[in-house]
Amino acid sequence: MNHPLNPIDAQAAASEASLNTPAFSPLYQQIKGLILQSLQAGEWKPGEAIPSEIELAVRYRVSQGTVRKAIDELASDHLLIRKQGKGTFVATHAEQHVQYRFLKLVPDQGDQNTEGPAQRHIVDCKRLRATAEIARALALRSGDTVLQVRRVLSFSNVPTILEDLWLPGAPFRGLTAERLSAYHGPMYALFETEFGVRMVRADEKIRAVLPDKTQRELLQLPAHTPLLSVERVAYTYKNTPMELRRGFYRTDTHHYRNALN
Amino acid sequence: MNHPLNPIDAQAAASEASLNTPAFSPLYQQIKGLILQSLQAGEWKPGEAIPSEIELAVRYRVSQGTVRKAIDELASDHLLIRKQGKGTFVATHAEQHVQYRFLKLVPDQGDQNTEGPAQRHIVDCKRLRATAEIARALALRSGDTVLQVRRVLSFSNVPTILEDLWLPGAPFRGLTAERLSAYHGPMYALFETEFGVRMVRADEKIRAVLPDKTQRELLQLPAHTPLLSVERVAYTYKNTPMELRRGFYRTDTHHYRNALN
DNA sequence: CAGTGGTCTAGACCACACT
DNA sequence: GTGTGGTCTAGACCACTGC
Repeated sequence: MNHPLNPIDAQAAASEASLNTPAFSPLYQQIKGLILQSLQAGEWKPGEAIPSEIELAVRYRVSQGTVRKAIDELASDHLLIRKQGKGTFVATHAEQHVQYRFLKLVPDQGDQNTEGPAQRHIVDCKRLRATAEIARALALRSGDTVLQVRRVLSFSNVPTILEDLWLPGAPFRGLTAERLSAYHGPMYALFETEFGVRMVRADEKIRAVLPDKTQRELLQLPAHTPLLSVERVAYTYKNTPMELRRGFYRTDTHHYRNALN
Repeated sequence: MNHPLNPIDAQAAASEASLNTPAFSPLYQQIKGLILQSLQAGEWKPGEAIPSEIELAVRYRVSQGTVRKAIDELASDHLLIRKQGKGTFVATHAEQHVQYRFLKLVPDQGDQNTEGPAQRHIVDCKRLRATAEIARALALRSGDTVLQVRRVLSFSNVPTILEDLWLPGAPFRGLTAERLSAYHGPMYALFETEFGVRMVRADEKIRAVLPDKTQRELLQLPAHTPLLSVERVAYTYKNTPMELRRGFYRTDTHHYRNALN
């Protein structure tokens, strides 16, 4: 019932603070910000229910409609999930039917359900110093410790995806090849439960490339097979980059599906 | 002021029609459907303003809030564009700052503004009979007339994109290489103004491929340069497929950018 | 049944664009 | 000032879930 900030006061403060730019922000945006803070602080964990709209309305001293609009936006950002009659829940990469939300590679025939789960194989997992390039992507300093993982995903025992990924060392202290191998389920679900890091959105840059010898061997490819190169930066709350990932996808049996709206 | 259907009656009819499935659809969804019909019928043309929320509320005999929610959804589908203080407008591919909404290829350095507009070159444009594959994609019958266009897009005079595209013959009667070459602006804008076809959404399948000899020559590529193959089906209102397009993108200086939410 | 989110309304007021 | 979309409220009622 205690709330750190009366949104009305917040609005007044914001108005005073900046005189040139009006900096007007509607109440529901401020409420959205407060809910986001609570999510980031881990007040409600992935998979849990947040308080009901009415409770939140009382807590923030606004109408239910205003809370509703704030939650609507968070839900369309995929940070919350509304379930009629049950409540509003913190989104999670685990145990939903929206698993592998960020993986857009699908088989040419059938769909992901037809195909079944991927076989994962960790090729390598070690700590090292960030190169300038990796430091830039992860907003670290050159030389900071990063965790580097290389793995192969197979479908129906056909190696299909080779991934190299880099994680900042500090938040992922204690992550090892063993723990990665032991965990069944999406890697991003492991990040949530074991390290409290929830990936919220990502940007990808896609190119067509020819694999080098090592890559060709790991994917057991014939020569001259082009691959899709997918470079992803994944972000947690507050636009903090938390993962750099370079995927190499076989696209003779699969394709990268994208919906343009 | 005349409206063809009272939404209350529509709801009653819907409830009667199907007894097994409740088929409950909220009022604002029905209003959304009615507005969509008007858009499809061309009652309001791309770029024009639609009636104000209050006018529509009177016309459909609902509250302004209900119209508002209908328009909200259409706006987030990019079918309408709201402009505070001015009105609500039918979205268009022409003359917006959201031009080339469906083109996700961007230069590795700088952005699209840095790069300037593409140079277009129509290589070929002819009418022929639809193959089974093309007929399937465009929901036509095999043998129906389709228009086939091949063009090259260059940036800074470097050929970067080779596109083959197929259009159903009937809606695009009268489209020629000359008219394509003469028109300055996005192709989808020409489709709107000249043929009344507005592309609303699209699906893309992306692969890495090696170009054949013809493609290599048209793009002036060295041997063994892999390309991004982008197969797009674009839809107009009511999910009607209206274009099949196969693009081949150079990705040594550009990349396909995708945001995952 | 109570509790949750979902819909709909009516009215007041604010921010913005044009004239 | 007038008209547009944008915000906020309060209250009524509906649909869904689970006890």
